[in-house]
Amino acid sequence: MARIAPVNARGTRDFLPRDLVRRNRVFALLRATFERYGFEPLETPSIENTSVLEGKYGEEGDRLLFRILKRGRELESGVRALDALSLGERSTAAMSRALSDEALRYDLTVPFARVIAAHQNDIVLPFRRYQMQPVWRADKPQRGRYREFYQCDVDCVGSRSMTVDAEMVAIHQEVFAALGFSGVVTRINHRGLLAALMATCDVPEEQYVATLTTMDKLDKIGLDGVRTELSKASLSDAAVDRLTQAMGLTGTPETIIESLRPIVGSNPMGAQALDELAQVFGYLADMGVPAERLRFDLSVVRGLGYYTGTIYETVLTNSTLGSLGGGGRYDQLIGMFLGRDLPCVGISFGLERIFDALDEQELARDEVTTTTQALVTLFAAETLASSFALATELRAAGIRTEVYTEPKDLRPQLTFASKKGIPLALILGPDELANDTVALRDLRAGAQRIVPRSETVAAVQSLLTGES
RNA sequence: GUGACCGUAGCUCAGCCGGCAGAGCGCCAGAUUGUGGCUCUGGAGGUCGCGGGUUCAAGCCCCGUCGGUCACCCCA
Repeated sequence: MARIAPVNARGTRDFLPRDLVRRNRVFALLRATFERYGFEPLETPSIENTSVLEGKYGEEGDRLLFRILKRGRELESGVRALDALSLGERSTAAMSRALSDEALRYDLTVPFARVIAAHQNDIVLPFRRYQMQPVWRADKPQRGRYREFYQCDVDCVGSRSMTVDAEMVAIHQEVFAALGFSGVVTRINHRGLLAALMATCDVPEEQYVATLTTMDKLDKIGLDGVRTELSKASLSDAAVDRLTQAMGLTGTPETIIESLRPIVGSNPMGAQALDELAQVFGYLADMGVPAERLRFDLSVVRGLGYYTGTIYETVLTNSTLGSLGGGGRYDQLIGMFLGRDLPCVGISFGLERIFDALDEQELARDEVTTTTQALVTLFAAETLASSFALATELRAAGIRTEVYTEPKDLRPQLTFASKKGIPLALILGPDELANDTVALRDLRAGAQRIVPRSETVAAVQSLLTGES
């Protein structure tokens, strides 16, 4: 029989136990933090109707949707409808629509918006939720970019108050500190401020996107690079001067905000953005977030999607990995499902990049690679019952215990424990049984001692203290 | 979507001008019949991604194809 190549679908990964032990630890830390702030869990289906997803992520996003093929009679009629089209009418989009009416979710924000609109009567506003689930994108895989990956979103719907915006940044900071990162800085900006800056610098509307994209490159190409690139675009010298002058402002957020007032303060949107930013920085100070962890940064742009207000991006200053997460305020997305706008603010955690960063910063080194804490050895058929009894006692005490599968020499049993990373082995043979003892071996330290059978559980517990 | 590079043992890779398929790690066994890791000794393991072409001869050259990596775009 021909062997089937055991390869993953492109851009997907298997998570072996040693990977998952680590991932679950991070997931648990995130959940605990979110719930400590009063955010509640939410899950939505993997599959959505394409009408929910299409048009929300731009043309690129529509192209990257994983579409589910229609089945049976629906597929047949879809094919017939396609046959009826002329060759010129058979665009990729038209074919996709004819043959598919469902797709895998592309992110967590749009399904969240659908849920808010669908369950208005069951949701108390302001509503805080968190969501950690995989999403799918038919992208070309790259380092740190997969076609199936987990997203982790934290959002609050129903409040315009900047206290919520500040809370989002505080949660970001708290999670990254708890994970052990140092040098974590959240860069904060405002979409309204950017729009006002464009307007007051006389940037033509068709140049907004290109100008913002250039500004976004500040940390890559520097202020001079931005100036050069802006000059090449069809912007007036005065516009380039004012933009780079604004971007070059340094100092505390408060002083930068005051320096910007003369530039954009005459624009109502700009004035409001500056007020909101001042509030966010003020609340963050009240919440006890250290000022050196925060930066007002005009070069934060965050894609060009649905953000309408504050935007944030959290980075590791001592790494080239880039952003570990980000978010912002988006007040118009839910309106697409609800018919009226509801204010929203949210952040996401770039989980896959966080795991890369944990590796890079070597913050996950000596972690255990198995959930099992103790192996009970099996000596012979006659001692089997004693081994089972010991394991039952250990499990009753909450110790994650496995019994070796069959009586065998001690060597393979210890090799097994060592390879798996099980920290403790309990050896129970005729000698121990005769003396009513257990040989308790700590494989991490290479130490072994004989303990009385009655004190075994306590001895194991004391060797395991400090572990979770 | 655009461009560059790479596919050789389970993994990471070497293989010169075309001339017998290699190393390290891992794996298995023994040294060690009640003790993992360290050390030593030995062993197993290959359709050189796949298909075609050139040649007396192809891992190496040519064409195609599939897969992977990286950069750009976009994004998490």
